[in-house]
Amino acid sequence: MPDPPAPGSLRLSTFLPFRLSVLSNAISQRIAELYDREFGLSIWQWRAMAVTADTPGISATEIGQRTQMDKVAVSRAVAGLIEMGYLERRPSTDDARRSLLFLTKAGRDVYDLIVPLALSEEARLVSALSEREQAELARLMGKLAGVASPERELW
Amino acid sequence: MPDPPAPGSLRLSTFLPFRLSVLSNAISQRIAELYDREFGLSIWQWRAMAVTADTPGISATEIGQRTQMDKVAVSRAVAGLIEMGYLERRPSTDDARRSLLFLTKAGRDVYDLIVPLALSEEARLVSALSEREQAELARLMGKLAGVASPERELW
DNA sequence: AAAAGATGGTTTCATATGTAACTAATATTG
DNA sequence: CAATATTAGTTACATATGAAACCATCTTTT
Repeated sequence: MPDPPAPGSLRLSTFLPFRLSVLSNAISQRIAELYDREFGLSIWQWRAMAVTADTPGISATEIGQRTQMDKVAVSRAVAGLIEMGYLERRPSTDDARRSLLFLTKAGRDVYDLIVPLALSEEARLVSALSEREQAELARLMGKLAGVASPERELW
Repeated sequence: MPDPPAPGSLRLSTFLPFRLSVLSNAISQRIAELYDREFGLSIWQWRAMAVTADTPGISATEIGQRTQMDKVAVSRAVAGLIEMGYLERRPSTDDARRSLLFLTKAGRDVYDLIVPLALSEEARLVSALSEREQAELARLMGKLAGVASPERELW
């Protein structure tokens, strides 16, 4: 049983921002490695791909909003995906600055391979939790998100 | 009310690794900015400082274990803190490779200023949650951590 | 006690990331 | 409808980060 932190001090291992950060990084790390090893995708590329699959014809800016990536990160992720032949860019007819993004056939194929892997990794993760606990966790995270980023619309 | 994701697809905004990552980044971001703006410390430096305050005479390797930082990050954080005059390095008598790290007076002063800020930011964050919910969140995170890093001893 | 291996920690180098500047196009204002 | 401001997206530059090589010391093996 560890000593309690001295008064006026702070035990990092029980400090919520730290715990969250370590947990999140451990999880992201593991998943990122999977995307990268199997498909050569960065986590940013995977996220861009996922929202494009969900909303074909999405713009780069919208990808940024949905994924919380800044526009430079989106630009780079999209450029990479296009180079790999997974994404296609079509000019928007009503706004020449904007382009509409779609998965290519190859992109869809890769996406279809990743989804079950990602979902099963998530399932493995939450398997330690009962249904009730999973719902509770989601609810608590939602509350925290509200406080953490009151200004920003997270999802 | 958003559409459910199509079967065989994946809604990023309900995908646990993604939600955790965004939440954690939003929180870390905000806190990191506080450390940096007020004290010129990176989040890594703050963490190294916190565990050194908790365990004076700690070694770089131990800092890494406690904070989940790799040894390069620790080396850099410690070097920076020493340069700022917040940390002092003394050679270990029983192992010449190792050094023992201590906060200087100035380091302790800064630490004493940061702790209440960090704790109050944490308090602001969890204020959205009842006592029960806070405990529950900690418990659920612990379970997830067990699954996410079975090999690694997280804390 | 010499050789081989492991450990603590730093340095080097290559890559990732963020900020600011920039280009092109659209929207707004007088 | 010209001038100004805003938006979409990319590029350039500076900094952060991680992997691997490295140095010094300590430990283990023979």
